[in-house]
Amino acid sequence: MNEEATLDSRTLADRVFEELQDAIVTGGIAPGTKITEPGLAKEYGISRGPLREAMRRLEGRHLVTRIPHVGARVVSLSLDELLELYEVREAMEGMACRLAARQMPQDEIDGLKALLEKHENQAELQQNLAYYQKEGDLDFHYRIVNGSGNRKLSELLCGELYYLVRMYRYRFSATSGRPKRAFQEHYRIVDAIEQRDEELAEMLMRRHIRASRDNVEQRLREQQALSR
Amino acid sequence: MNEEATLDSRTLADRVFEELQDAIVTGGIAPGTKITEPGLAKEYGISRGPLREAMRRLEGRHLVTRIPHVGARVVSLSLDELLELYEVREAMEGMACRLAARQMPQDEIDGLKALLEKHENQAELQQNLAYYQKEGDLDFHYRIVNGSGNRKLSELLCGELYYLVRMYRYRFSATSGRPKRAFQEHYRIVDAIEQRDEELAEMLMRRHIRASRDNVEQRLREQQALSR
DNA sequence: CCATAAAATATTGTCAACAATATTGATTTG
DNA sequence: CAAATCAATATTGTTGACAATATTTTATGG
Repeated sequence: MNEEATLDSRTLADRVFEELQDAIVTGGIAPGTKITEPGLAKEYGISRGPLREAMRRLEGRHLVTRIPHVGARVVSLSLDELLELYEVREAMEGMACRLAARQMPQDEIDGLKALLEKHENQAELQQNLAYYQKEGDLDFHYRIVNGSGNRKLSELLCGELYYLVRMYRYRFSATSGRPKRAFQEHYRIVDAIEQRDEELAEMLMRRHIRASRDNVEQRLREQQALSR
Repeated sequence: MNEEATLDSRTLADRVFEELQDAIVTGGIAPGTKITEPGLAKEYGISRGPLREAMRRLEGRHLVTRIPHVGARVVSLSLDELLELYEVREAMEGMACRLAARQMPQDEIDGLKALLEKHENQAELQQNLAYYQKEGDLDFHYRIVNGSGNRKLSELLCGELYYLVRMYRYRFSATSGRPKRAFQEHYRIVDAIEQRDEELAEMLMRRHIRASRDNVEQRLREQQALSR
């Protein structure tokens, strides 16, 4: 066997890209941190070439902002930007939900229902455990987006926005504070999809995300008020 | 003066990135073309380093698709993918229009109205000149998106999707075939924004884009039928 | 002591060479 | 003659060195 798990067929840039992405999303590297090419290259034991590539790709996913000739830092969303993100999600996931109601295969809908039941049981046992809950919540949203059958939509949501969503979920637990209601909303959404009611499905998803947004806004404005 | 326009403070990668992007969007490089690093580097007179960076950024904007160790080619949307793009636009621009109705400053709204009048006069003189018309159409959409005040929305639409939209506008003239109706729709949208009627503004924008989508679909399915 | 200017340092931008991998074409064999 | 294998070629992946630019530190003058 190999001494390390290094018999990846992937390219160096690929690996470091994913490692960096994970570090950023999970908070290993704090938002706003200035990152430098020689520094990271040394840390990951590779040369600057592949590392630059990884950074440019992170830039493409809006996880890193860069200024020419100056440097790069890990993205740091203001409260306003976080709320803007919710508005984008409301629009896109609303559409995704409409499309899912139109054409999501029945077996995938069944899978969704099974997922919800599983989550509910978990939640009853260990009440309000933020981590699992939010991971579960995101899993739910992933499935609906992919169920839309619209590849562009999936690309944008799953390939770009959700990384930011996950990133800020680690700091502010989003749906926490309203777990039962969130479950209820999920059930109603799946029901609308199964009934093939596009209009209702879109409306419920938009409301669901807006409620989550409002929840975050309220909590964070409180925090801001306290820290003043 | 300088013999060439080369006293750019921008970086080589920046310049080549924009040149390549322009070439792809305007059709100078056909969709599906295989592009190679040594080839392009020679063509643009730079080394492979900056060129790679430019290519990775184009990949981030979904204008180039790449397979590790194999190569890259210019993106080529199928009809279905083009239609999916319209669905994404419907969702996002619908939201943008709602937000614009909520908070777009009056002077920007006045600017929009002036733009529409200018376009209408142009259109009356030189009827159905596809190019100006579609450029104008996109200008209209740009302004509303930016008027939404949502930076994330602007980033995604103006910084990613619109390049693809422009790219396919060169081949299939989108709103052509229904110029008068499109104008009318534009006017109604601006009116709804000015009246601060969020609901109506979103609805009209969504209809507008859906109509455009249906128009493209009909025309292209005809073409497909002919070429069979 | 503070502000400004100049030197030193660090970081990004660019290049050319080498290694690893994939594609292409030639050769051999059934 | 066709298919499969192997060699030749081209392309991508990676590295280290050098150049250009920004940042920091130090020195100097008010």
